[in-house]
Order: sequence, then structure tokens, then C-alpha cells
Amino acid sequence: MDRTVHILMAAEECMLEKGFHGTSVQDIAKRAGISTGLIYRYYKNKDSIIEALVVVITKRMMSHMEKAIAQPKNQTPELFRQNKNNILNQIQNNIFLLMEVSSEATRNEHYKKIIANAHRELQDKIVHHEKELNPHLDEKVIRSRHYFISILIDGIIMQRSRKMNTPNKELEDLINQMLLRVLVPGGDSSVHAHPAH
Amino acid sequence: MDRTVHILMAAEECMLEKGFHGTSVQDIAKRAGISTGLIYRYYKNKDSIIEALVVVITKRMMSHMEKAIAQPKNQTPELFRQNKNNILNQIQNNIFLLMEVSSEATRNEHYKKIIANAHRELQDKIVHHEKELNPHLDEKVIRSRHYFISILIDGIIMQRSRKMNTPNKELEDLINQMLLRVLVPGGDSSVHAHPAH
Amino acid sequence: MDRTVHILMAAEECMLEKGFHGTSVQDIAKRAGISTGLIYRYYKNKDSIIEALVVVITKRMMSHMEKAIAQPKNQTPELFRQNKNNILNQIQNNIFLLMEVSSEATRNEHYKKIIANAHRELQDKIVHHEKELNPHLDEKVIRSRHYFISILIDGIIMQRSRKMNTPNKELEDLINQMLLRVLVPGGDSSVHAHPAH
Amino acid sequence: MDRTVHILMAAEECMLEKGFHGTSVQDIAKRAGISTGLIYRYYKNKDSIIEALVVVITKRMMSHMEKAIAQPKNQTPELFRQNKNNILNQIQNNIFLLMEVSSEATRNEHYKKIIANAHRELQDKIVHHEKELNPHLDEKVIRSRHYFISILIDGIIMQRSRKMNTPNKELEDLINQMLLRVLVPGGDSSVHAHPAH
DNA sequence: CATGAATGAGAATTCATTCAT
DNA sequence: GATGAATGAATTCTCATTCAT
Repeated sequence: MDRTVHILMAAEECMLEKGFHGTSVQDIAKRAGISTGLIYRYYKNKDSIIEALVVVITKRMMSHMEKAIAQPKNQTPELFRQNKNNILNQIQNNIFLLMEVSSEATRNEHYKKIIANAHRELQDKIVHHEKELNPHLDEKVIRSRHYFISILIDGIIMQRSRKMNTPNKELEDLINQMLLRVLVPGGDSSVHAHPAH
Repeated sequence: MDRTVHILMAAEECMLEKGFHGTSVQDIAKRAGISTGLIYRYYKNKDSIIEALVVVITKRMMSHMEKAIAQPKNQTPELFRQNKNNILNQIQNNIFLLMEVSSEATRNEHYKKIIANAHRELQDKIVHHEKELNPHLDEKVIRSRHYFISILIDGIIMQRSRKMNTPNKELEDLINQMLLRVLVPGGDSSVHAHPAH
Repeated sequence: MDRTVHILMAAEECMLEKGFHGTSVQDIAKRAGISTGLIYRYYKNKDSIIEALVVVITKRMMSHMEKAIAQPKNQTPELFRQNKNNILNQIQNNIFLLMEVSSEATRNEHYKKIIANAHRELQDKIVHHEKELNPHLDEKVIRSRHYFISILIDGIIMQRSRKMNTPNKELEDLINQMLLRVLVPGGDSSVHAHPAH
Repeated sequence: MDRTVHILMAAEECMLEKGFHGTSVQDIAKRAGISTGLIYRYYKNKDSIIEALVVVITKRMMSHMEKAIAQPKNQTPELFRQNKNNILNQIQNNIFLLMEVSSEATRNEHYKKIIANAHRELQDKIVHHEKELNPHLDEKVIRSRHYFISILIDGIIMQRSRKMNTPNKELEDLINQMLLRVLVPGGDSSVHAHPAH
């Protein structure tokens, strides 16, 4: 396998366990099964490993979200369904790292840009797709809806990473209603038909 | 001023700039204008400074949220209004630190508990209040609603901390509708009356 | 009580528990129930406390030995009897400190002198006493005998401080025989029966 | 040379001069001509250096004693002969360090065990040897005799470390008589001939 | 290319000593 | 005299980075 990727994977594993700052270059080398010095042939320094990781994690997250959000008509995204195999459970590890990344991005403009770009890209893709399905919708509205979903997802990530809350049926229903409203064209009539019992 | 508080403020300033791991005890001492050793008269070690900070930040955040959510009837919370003086702008710094804390809490059970306790406390308070206003509502439903708002707030915090939101009128409207629906008794009928487009 | 003595006692207690180097001036102050600063009104610095302690311990040890060695005729010293109340058991704590002191004296000429002086003083006293009892004995011989006992005592101290060995009947008998030989006038006739040369 | 040994030698030199507590890891590194960090590649921490030193010193001492005690028949051990090249002069430095170790062992159970084990090993070896030479002797008696010699040696070490002994012919004779009595087979008949009335 | 020993700056923490009150 | 807060140098230990082999 590509050494660069191999190292990155080792780094990811380590940082998942101990965080960015708790992981030493020696740790990464050991996990990758190579010598410390070799790391520096593929990455300028520790920071550039983290940077590469930020890119990978962010892209991966975006790709997951793309899949999760792209739902058949009249269905709420898989993301918020209550079952063991829903997508958030699958990418639990990624969530931890995304927290780490996001926290780091608070102080690092470079990381911030990487994440912002990825988000914009994903949004463009989704907006384009929605536009095709609902040509009469204002792009601004589509963008806002997608923004809303992003906020929800980020919120859930934050709650998950902190408290590993076990959401309940009521919460699921509530979120799904909100999503239906936002995602499904004409979705608010259905809301009305089934008030929040 | 109380030295304990003085040191905590210095620590907060430093960690706001450089994060938990980027801040050394010497940094804090320098910022507080005292000697390194003196820190240890007031805090057992660096970790206990961070812990105190976690408590302060979490409590402060919860208190802000309490104020923000407790709104007069039929009004959406101050939280999501689009103006320079809204509450999220006021606690911008706290949001940055909360990210840091949340990220740390991912790996530190102690921090996780502090945050979880604060959340529970706030939730109980709000549920109690809502219950008085709407005695006929199921507590489960109230709790879910509050959870939903928490998720929204966390999501907005995360987006903000990454400075990614370029908020617009549409987004604000959307969120406010969601909130009204969730918060204001009978609020969902009004939504139907004024669809989002 | 005299403050100087009071502090010294506190120091002794601390150093018994944690050793010279493990004991901080703050520890001593706390144990003595006074402030840290006050220590320095009575002792120039930490070293001078240790020095005073060296003097005290050494003198006390010598005084114990004096009593132990001064035995009625034809009796081996109390020192080596097998019973709970023998003198070595009584001064167990002093033995620990004496080890500490002796070890320190290895590198500190000043301590070395203090101890040497105390030893010489004790020896002179004992030699003088023996001389009165046995005027015909050569002083050199008396001095050697006393030296021999000192060596035995030091050896026992070292073994005790290290291993807390529980000596057995055979060992006691052996030591007592040796002592009798050395201490009791006429005890060496047996030696002449089997000359070593 | 082996780095582990090299560092240990540097540590021994430093601790001989300044004691365990007076020697810093930097001191050792400087003396060994290496960087501070390198020490930690070979030893987990300062304590494990000391521990290794305790083992080395104790073993070396035991090996010296073994040689010293194992004497041809009817001769007193080299140990107590009065000449510049006797064994105690040769291992003078070891004696200093043994004092330090013994003192430390007072408060450190681990050191205590190391020393105790070495002692037991040596004793077993000697007892075994004696048993071969004098099959009729009770093992208890042999063990006691060895114990007695150990005490003598320890005592002499302690006196030496304090540089207090001004040895003379009489003392040498006395000790040699004692040793002959204890070591040489048949030496105890005289004792029985003149019981401790 | 690859290794991993070596470096040394920097981090947390302790503690003898001082000094304003 | 008495206090104990304050100092800061020293100590142990870690780790990103380099470089001879």
C-alpha cells in the first residue's frame, strides 16, 4: 500500500485512542511498523500528518453525509433512524475524530479552510441534486434546508461525542418530523396530518 | 480579587488562544502576573485548573441557555435572531472553549460527567417550567423537545466555531419555525398557516 | 518548651518517616505547628537543622550504649539479650536515623567529626571506668575491646535497619560468648588454650 | 561498551560523590557524556537506575565477601588483615555506596528485598561449603556463625564509612581470634571448656 | 531508502528561602 | 516576633526532529 496512506492510517488509529496531542510521532511509527525517521520522508513534520488527517476525516465525513442525506422520496434520512446499524453508529469513530478536528480548527485557520471547503463542496452537490428534483424551488431555500440539516448533524455529533446519549422514540419522531418538513417537498402537510402526539 | 478566580481567568484567556494542550502552566502564570510556583498553591496541578475551567464554562453556558430559551409566549428564542447582539455573539468565546472541552470530554470520563450533570440540571429546570405552562403535555415529549433544542444549539456552536455559517434570512426563518413548533404550545398549527416558502 | 528543641523534635519525626531528603521544611513546620518562616528564626537553613539532628541522635545513641555496656560483672550486655524489651528494640527508631546520619556522614566531613567526637568521648569514659575496675589491664587492650563491641553494635544496627532480622538462640549465644570473652576479666583464658598462631 | 553499563558506571561515580539524592539525572548524563534524554532509552526512570545500582553493588559486595571468607583451613580471612591491599581497602568505594544503599533500604522495601536475597544466597553458598568440610556440624550453628561474621563485616563497613577506625595490632588480634574461633573447626571446643559461668 | 539512537528544548512540579504584613 | 504567600531555580521526564550508519 502507499506509504503515505499507511502512515496516515496508523496516525488515525493512534489519535482515535489518545487524541491529537496525546499521540507521539513514535507512537505512529510503532503502529505503522516502520522507523521513526521514515515518517519524515513522507511527511514534513507532525503537523502535516494532522493536516492530512483533517482532510481525510473531513472528506470521509462529507461522503458519509452525502449518502445519508440522499434518500428516496418521502423518507427521512437513515441518519436519524433508531437502529444499531444506522450511519451514525457506523461512523462513530469518525465522529470522535471530527470533534478533535473541529476543536483544532477553532485555532487553526488552515484547518478551518479545509473543512469549510469540504462543506461547501458537499452543499453544492446536494443543492444541485435537489434543484434537479424540484426545479421550482428557490436555491436559497434549498441551501437553507441543507444548512439546517448540517446543523442538526453537527449537533448530534457533539452530543454523541460528549454524552453518548441514547436517544428515545420521542426524540427520533421529533427529528424525523423536522427533517421531513425540510427535505420532502410538500412535507409539511404530512406534519399537520400527524400532530406531535 | 480571589487568586483562584484570577488564575482561572488567566487560564481561560490562554486556552482560548492556544487550546488546552498548547497552554503551559508557565503561560498561565505569566498571564496572571504571578510566579509559576504560586499556581500550585491554588491548584493541585494543571489538570485541576482545566477541570475548574470545564465546570465554569459548562455552568456559564447552561446559564446562558436558560436565559435564551426562557422566552415570552409565542416568541422564538433570542438565540437565533439575526443581530449583532444576540446571545451567541455574546458568548462567542465560551463557545470556542466549549468545543475544546467537548473534544476533551471525548476521552476524559470526568469531564463527560461534569457536562452531563450540567445538562441534566438545565433540562430538569426547563422541563419543570414547561410543565407548569402546559400541564397536559407528556414529560417525555417536553424532554425530547428540549433535547432537540440542545442539538440545534450544539450544531450551531459547532458551525460557529468553524466560522462556517453565513447566516441568511431563510435559515433564520427556518430555524425559528422549528423552534416555535417545538417550544410554543400549539405552535405547529401556526406553522401550517404560514408555510416556509 | 524551647522552640529550638520543639522544631528539632518535629524534624526528627518527619525524617524518621521520610528520611532527610524526603522531608521538606514545610513538613517540619507543619508538624511543629508553626509557620514556615519561623523555622528560619531558629535555624539558619535546612542543613543546620539536619546538623543539629545529627548531634542529638549521635549523643543519644552514645548515651544508650553507655548504659547498655555498663553491666554488672560477669554479665553480657543487655544489648544482645533476646527479649522484647532489650535496648536495641527500645532504640529502634534511633537506629533508623543513625543509618541516615551515617550515610550522610559518608560525604560530609562535618557530620563525620561530630560522630567521631562522640565516639571518642564515649570510649574515653568507658576505658576510664574499666581501668578503675581492672587496673592491671593495658589501656590498649581495653580500647581494642571496646572497639570490638562498637563494631558489633554497628554491625547489628546495619543488619537491623536493613533486614530487621529476627536473630535466633544460636546467634545470641555466639555473640554473648564473644562478648563475655572480651568484656569479662579472665574471659580470654579460653583463647589461650587454643592459640591461633 | 554497553550503554546500560556505561550509564550505570557514570551513575555510580556521581552517587559516590554526591549520594543518591544529590545526584541528578543530568549529572549522570553529563558524566556519561551523553544527552539527558538518552538515559531514558536505557532506563525507565531515575529510580530504575538506582535499583540497577543497588543490585550491582550488592552482588559485587557479596562476591567480595565470598572470596574473603573462603579461606584455607586454619587461616583467618584476608578481610581483617592489616595491610594496604586487604580486601576492604580494595572495595572502599563499594562500602560507601553500600552505606547509601542500606540507608535507602530502610525506607524502600524493594531495595530491602534485593539485599536480603543476596545475603541469603551468599549464606546458603557458605553454609553448603562449611557443611561439606564439617558434616557433623549442626546447620543452625553454621548459619549463626556466618551471621556473626556478617555482623562483624557490616560493623567494620560502618566504622570505615565514618573513617573512625584507627586500627591497631590489638584490635586485629582480637578480631582474628574471634574469627578463628567461629570459623575454624574445633575452634569452639575452647568455648565449651569454659562455659559462660 | 531505512533505521533508530541521539539530541535538547520544553513541560509539569517541588521546595528552600525570603519578605511584606 | 510570627505568618504564610510568593518566588524561581532545579528536577524529572517527554518528544519532535535529525543524522550517522
